[in-house]
Amino acid sequence: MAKGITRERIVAAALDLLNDKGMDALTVRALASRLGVGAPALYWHVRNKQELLDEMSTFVMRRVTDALSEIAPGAGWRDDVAAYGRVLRSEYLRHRDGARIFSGTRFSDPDVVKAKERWLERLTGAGFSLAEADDTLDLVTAFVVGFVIEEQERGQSGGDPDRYSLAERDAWLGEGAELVKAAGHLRDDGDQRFERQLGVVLDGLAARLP
Amino acid sequence: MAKGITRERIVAAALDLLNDKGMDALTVRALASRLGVGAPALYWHVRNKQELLDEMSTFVMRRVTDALSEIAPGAGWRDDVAAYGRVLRSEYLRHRDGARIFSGTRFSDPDVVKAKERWLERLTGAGFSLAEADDTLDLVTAFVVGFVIEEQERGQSGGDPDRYSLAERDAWLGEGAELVKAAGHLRDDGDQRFERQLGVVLDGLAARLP
DNA sequence: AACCGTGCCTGAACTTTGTTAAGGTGTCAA
DNA sequence: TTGACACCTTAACAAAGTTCAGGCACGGTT
Repeated sequence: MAKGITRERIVAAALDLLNDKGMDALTVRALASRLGVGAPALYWHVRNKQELLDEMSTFVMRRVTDALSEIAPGAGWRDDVAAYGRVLRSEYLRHRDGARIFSGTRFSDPDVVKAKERWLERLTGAGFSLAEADDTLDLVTAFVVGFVIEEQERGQSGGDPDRYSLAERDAWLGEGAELVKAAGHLRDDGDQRFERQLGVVLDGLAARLP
Repeated sequence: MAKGITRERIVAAALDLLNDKGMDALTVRALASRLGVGAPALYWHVRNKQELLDEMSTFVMRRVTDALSEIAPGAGWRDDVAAYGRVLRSEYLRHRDGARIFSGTRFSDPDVVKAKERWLERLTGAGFSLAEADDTLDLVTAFVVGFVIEEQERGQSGGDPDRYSLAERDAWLGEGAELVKAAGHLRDDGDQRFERQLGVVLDGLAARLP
């Protein structure tokens, strides 16, 4: 294992480890061993584990904002906001439990917050008031976070893979929840559900414009 | 401290402790001491800590579904869904970091899932297709979860209370994010923001009806 | 009354994990 | 050659989850 540990390599390895083994296995010793060093070595580069987690968080958020600011203005605010939601979702999906872990704003980097500026410009330019634009970004963010948390929780399905097989699920539900069962059978791909629900949100936003 | 530990008393005390001291302080020993017993005593009633957390989760979710099913049908689907969102939010707000911890569906109890049945009935009765009704509940749930996660994260503001004082925040942001700063100053009460954004979602749902 | 099983709890101890202390080994400058 | 600094190691501690053996109090049985 090539030596030359650095803050960035630590964070990258930590994110790898998170994806491989999950949050519980993200221990200082495991991380150090993956980097070919002893556990205390990490404390030369990072104050403590919390700072490491914060660093991971800001790394992910930076990726998010980078991806968001690379979105070329599309055919109008609706396309832009839709792209915003899709990128946010796909960045969260890159990391196991990404939405639950990295949502909320533990920022140590002002640039991450300042990235909102461009979006506020676009939206106010499209006819939203500043308050409406702010609400819009908040709302879409909240929706994506909530959606992906559910999505990822189901994805790992910690110990009960059966419950997500339809037949087993019906049996587990027992008697008398016919609509719930039927809805379960109707349930389609995550991408499609996301696009549909995002569309509803966008319709709601459109209703606020003159 | 009155003896006679029981599963329910443990869960109740655990939720109390969570609210008082936060997730990190929710340790088996602290919980046991709050109950007037030694730490190993808890292992007579609960297999391990994970099972305790699951029990807390289902307890909270049961409260949620109880509260949701006590909502009397209102003047139409819009009022009903709005009530759904408000109740969900207020139940999450009862517990520190409630949305982050208790969202997602770690169910060990089919009744919690079956509680959706009534809501699917109401919504299909109001003109939604079954798929649309399912999407509606999912969407509102996702929005509330995402919203409250942000809300609670800011509420505790772990270590940087300054950043949420407007003046300090402006300074921290530095130069050149005027809209972000202005939006920060416009930002109003959590209840009002919630109502406004919930309204947007409801508008979007209304647009899907004939 | 003596006995015994069972339910619930204590005390000590083991393991894992975060973290610190003290000390090495290299490289580079004076 | 010396010294300083950067970076890592080994040893060790404290806190947390968990286990194990035993103890105390009951109730029912003989």
